Amino acid sequence: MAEDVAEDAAVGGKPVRRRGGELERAILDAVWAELADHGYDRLTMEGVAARARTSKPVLYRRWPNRAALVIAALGRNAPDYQEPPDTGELRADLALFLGSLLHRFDDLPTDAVHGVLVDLLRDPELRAGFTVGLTAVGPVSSLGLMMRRAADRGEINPARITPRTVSLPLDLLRDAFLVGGAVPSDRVVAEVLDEVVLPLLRAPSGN
Amino acid sequence: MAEDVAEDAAVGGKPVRRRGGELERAILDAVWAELADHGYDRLTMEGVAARARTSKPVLYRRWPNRAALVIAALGRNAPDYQEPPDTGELRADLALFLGSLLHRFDDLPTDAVHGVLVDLLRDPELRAGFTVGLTAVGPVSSLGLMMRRAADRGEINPARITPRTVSLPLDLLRDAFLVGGAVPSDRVVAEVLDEVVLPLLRAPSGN
DNA sequence: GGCCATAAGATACGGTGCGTTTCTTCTCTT
DNA sequence: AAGAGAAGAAACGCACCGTATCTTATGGCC
Repeated sequence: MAEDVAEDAAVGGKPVRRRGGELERAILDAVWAELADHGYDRLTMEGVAARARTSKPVLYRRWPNRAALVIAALGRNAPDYQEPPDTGELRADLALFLGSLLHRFDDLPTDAVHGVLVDLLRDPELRAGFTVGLTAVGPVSSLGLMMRRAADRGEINPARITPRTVSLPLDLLRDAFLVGGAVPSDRVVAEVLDEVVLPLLRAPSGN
Repeated sequence: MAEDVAEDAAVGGKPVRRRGGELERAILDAVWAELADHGYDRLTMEGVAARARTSKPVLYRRWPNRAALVIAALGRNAPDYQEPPDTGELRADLALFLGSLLHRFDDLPTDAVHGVLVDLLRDPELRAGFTVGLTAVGPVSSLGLMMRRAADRGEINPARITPRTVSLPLDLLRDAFLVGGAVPSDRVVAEVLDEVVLPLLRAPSGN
């Protein structure tokens, strides 16, 4: 909307020089705003610096490159770890969990999130960190928990719970996002659950 | 190895000016070689032009940008459409088919293929073309055929064959490739088949 | 067999954005 | 009050993109 937005300091005021945390917050806010305005591929270090009313060296003193900067911004604004729901029914648990996962970035333009994810994939290092983040304390562990509870209730076949099947919903939705270019709709989530994940988890062993 | 390779013309000879098909072939060969030497992200138009002993305008007269150029090179060297195997057993069919699909680019550095795919995903237009190419005459239709044959033989539950489950093997392997950064190993293929695809396809209805 | 449209080849350019360097100026600490 | 340390400003070199301009060779055509 506005061509140029004064973040907080009075425009005519003295050049108040921010430092440390305050400055860092302003920068990450600027990243977020640039992401929203121009999308990821057209986000430039220059643009971020300008919007945050600072300069490029300040950015490079903190983050080694564009990707790291954007990841920091995403991480800051991403909702905290989410307690996996426990409705007593696996399908509802999964639908709730995956739905809220996908709606996390609803207030950000699709292409921004898509661009960041794609760029994550480009860099081997970031790619690795990404996988670890997902599986260690991230969504994958929650999925495993929900499935194990369902198995305890007798809803699904415990033998079907393997690392691969645990991450399966996420794998499929991520793929759909990457290839489709848009956050998967609730319809897609339902399809993944009803046509793939749940039938598989319910399938008897030795088949 | 060699810093600079004379493609075919004698080095000391007259400046033989190639045209049309011959030139185009030389260029795509150069792309292939640059891909092998430097990988995708460090492939430059300048580099290709130099290696092909031509100039950038010649490239831009034929392809609008780097991605299109590389795609052309990949398409040229990619094996032709592959008849889906028919061994009489679904698992063998799928393993054969997916295996040869994944081994197509074995002679090319992993990161080159990965980079191209990632770049395909960045551009909405290329992304769309990619999906269409896969599903129309590509691997997905072959997968469907193999599954239908298996259903006819009574190997799997015909009701489990849906667009989503047909593309499932490909979706999972593509995701593994994108996230893992390397062409999925035969072990991964086997895991996908034995832990996900086949159990799902065999699962009885109304479960 | 000589003309000429066509495309190749060479070169240079403007543009963009990266990541860095240098230097000045402020502000917090002690 | 002094000085360390970071912010801020400006400019740089670099790489590469995609384009424009111009010359030169080639092959088709009459």
